[in-house]
Amino acid sequence: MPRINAEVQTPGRRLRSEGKKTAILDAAETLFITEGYERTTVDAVAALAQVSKRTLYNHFSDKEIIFLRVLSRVNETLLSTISAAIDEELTTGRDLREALTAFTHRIVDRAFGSSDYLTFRRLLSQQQSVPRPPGAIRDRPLGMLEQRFTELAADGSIRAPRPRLAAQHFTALTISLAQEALLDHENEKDTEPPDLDAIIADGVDAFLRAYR
Amino acid sequence: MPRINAEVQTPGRRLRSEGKKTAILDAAETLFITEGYERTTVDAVAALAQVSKRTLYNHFSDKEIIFLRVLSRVNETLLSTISAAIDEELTTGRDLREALTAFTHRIVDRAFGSSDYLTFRRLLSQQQSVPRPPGAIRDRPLGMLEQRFTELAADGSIRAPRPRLAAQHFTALTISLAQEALLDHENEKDTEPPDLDAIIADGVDAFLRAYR
DNA sequence: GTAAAAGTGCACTCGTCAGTGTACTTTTGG
DNA sequence: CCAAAAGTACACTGACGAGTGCACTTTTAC
Repeated sequence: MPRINAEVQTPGRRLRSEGKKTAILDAAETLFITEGYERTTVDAVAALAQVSKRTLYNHFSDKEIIFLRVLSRVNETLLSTISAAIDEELTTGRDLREALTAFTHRIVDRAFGSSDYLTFRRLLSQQQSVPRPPGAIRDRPLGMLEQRFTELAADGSIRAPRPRLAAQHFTALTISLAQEALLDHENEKDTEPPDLDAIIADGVDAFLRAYR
Repeated sequence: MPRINAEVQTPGRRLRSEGKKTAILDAAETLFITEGYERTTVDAVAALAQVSKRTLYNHFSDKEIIFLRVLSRVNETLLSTISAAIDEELTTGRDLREALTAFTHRIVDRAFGSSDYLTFRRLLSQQQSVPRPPGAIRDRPLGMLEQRFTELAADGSIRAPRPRLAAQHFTALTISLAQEALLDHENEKDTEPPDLDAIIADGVDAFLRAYR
């Protein structure tokens, strides 16, 4: 009798091992974000991942390596989130205001505690003296948006002689402000949660006034 | 013979002591910014301040207390910087574009390594679990700007039915973007330094298009 | 000149945390 | 069933850093 889907019961050595590995990275991500790099102990990561400390060190040589891995993982998902949002929401032919609003929401919304973008900024802003991943990271999302803005400018939807600048201004008016509001809320508890809808709508509005 | 200006030679007990105190805070500020809170050792602060560790602990009970003191000092100078910039640059009667540009420069420019605003954001973003100073800090500068924008709206210089929103958007388009550029430059060395003039001019430009 | 205030040097305690060594158990593949 | 891979429990080392105790020197005030 052939075992077609054996992993359901027994994951297999490889899969099992890989599972622990990502569990460790997940736990580390959580703790790095809530506690910061320095305050996160390796023991705590192991405990949260439900893995022995020794296993952790069998997978990763270093605390620092774990940090870098988390960073690059987050970066990847961030990039694909943005890329998908651009492709699927910022389509030509759609009403511009609607498209921009939907796009921004898609990036900001999941920020109920796990926004990739937010996460990424935080992680980056923490570790100052640790070797950073390759580079030009912060640049990529902007570049992607710039490209789409170039197309929008070409077909006359917006007036943007310098599409990169337009992309920067758009981000500043919408995504950045929304994130700032979320951060402030987190830091200063017992204030009412920010009205993301309003922030985004206002930002899109101002952008359209400036770039149309 | 009366000693009119005795402090020149002998500072006096009080002044001498106060001098050490601020030396300590200065050193701490430098290190907290460059190294982060956790990575900054009390010994390093004492060494940089040219003060014995014991003296440091005679002035401040705690490492944490030092952090809070630094924070509130930075906050105060930040507030007065902004307040002065508003009063002296954002005067009515002046050409609006010129006024806004000068105002922004005044806040951003000294960022050659000691921008108060930047400093403050950084310090705040670091310590997540440490007791924070009173509150509504981030709110104050905005409030001051909002007030002036209300006046500008009243005399027809700008069209801003919601002055606070205008202030937020202005900050996002100018100050925030400039700071972001400075931060990126610092993190990612060997890139050319950002052209703050251009960033600010473009930001003011977009703002005027949206709010005029 | 002198006493007290301010500062110094240094050794020491105590806790924490990264990373290791090892003997042991569990899981998996064939 | 068995051998090897993967994981565990736990004790341990070594470093480092916050904060203290104390005997001592310097500075200031009068």
